[in-house]
Amino acid sequence: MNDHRRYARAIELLRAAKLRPTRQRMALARLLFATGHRHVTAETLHDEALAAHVRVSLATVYNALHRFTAAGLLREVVVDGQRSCFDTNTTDHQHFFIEEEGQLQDIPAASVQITGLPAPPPGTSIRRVDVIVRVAKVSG
Amino acid sequence: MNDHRRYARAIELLRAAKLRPTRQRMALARLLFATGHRHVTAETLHDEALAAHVRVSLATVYNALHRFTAAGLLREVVVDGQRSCFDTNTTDHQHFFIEEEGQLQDIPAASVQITGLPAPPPGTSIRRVDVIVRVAKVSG
DNA sequence: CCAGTAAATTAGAATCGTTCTAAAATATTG
DNA sequence: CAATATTTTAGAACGATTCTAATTTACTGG
Repeated sequence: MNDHRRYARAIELLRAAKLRPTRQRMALARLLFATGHRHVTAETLHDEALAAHVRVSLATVYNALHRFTAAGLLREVVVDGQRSCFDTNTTDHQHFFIEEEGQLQDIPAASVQITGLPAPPPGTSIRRVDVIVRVAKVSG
Repeated sequence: MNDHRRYARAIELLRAAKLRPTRQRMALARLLFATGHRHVTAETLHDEALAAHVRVSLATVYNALHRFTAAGLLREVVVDGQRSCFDTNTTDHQHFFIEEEGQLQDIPAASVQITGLPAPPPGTSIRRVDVIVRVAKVSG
């Protein structure tokens, strides 16, 4: 994808999400959506932006991540109590979590089957089923 | 269960976990393990202790929760990025998470079947599969 | 039972990710 | 272009958690 296409794509994403295409959002959208699916935290994305010479504050990165998530462009993945992780893959899928590295890896939804879930508590309905497969490195 | 039995049980748990049975740990163990399974945060447990006139600092509650978890008496459940939740049910099971209330509810492991998990990433092995069924209240 | 020691508790400070605030900058609309 | 609404920002504030260093408590061997 060339620069022009990337630019057009970012504009389009933001417009569709009813978000003003500001310089900062454009740059973040391009970092997030230019290549294949990604997992980022506010801090990794902020660092990336700075490395790419995009002047943007951490507060704006948080802002953008939340707006993008609300607009359905991102999905938040909860893996540990410390930092929030955002996934550009918003389709139904699950995750491996490599504990030592704090790294996420997608598991296609197609492969995993969850059966036998009991009915949700009275007065509630299921919004999402999150599966985190926690893995640890083995020696050898 | 009467007081004496509870006391004996708490001592036993702590001894088995190679933790000195201090006044604070005894009190916390009794709060945690006296009745059926529970979900607590450091703060809810601290509040409970104070309400029961147990003088214990928040730092000690954090300490105890982590020691108990390391000893296998508790299991940590990650549901949101904000607070850590600890579950006295350490057997294989899953959770409903009621978003509005931040409340957890156990799902017996027996009912849920997860099939079709791909092999873990090279060099890793599966430590645990966490399933969080996120539910939201419905009107009516 | 006591002295010596190792471990645990504590208040308060420090830390870390995240959110808030209020002012300045930018985008949109007419 | 002016008027308005939205966004960005630095820095302060926040809340959960961890750390620090001093005090207290539990254990061990005599």
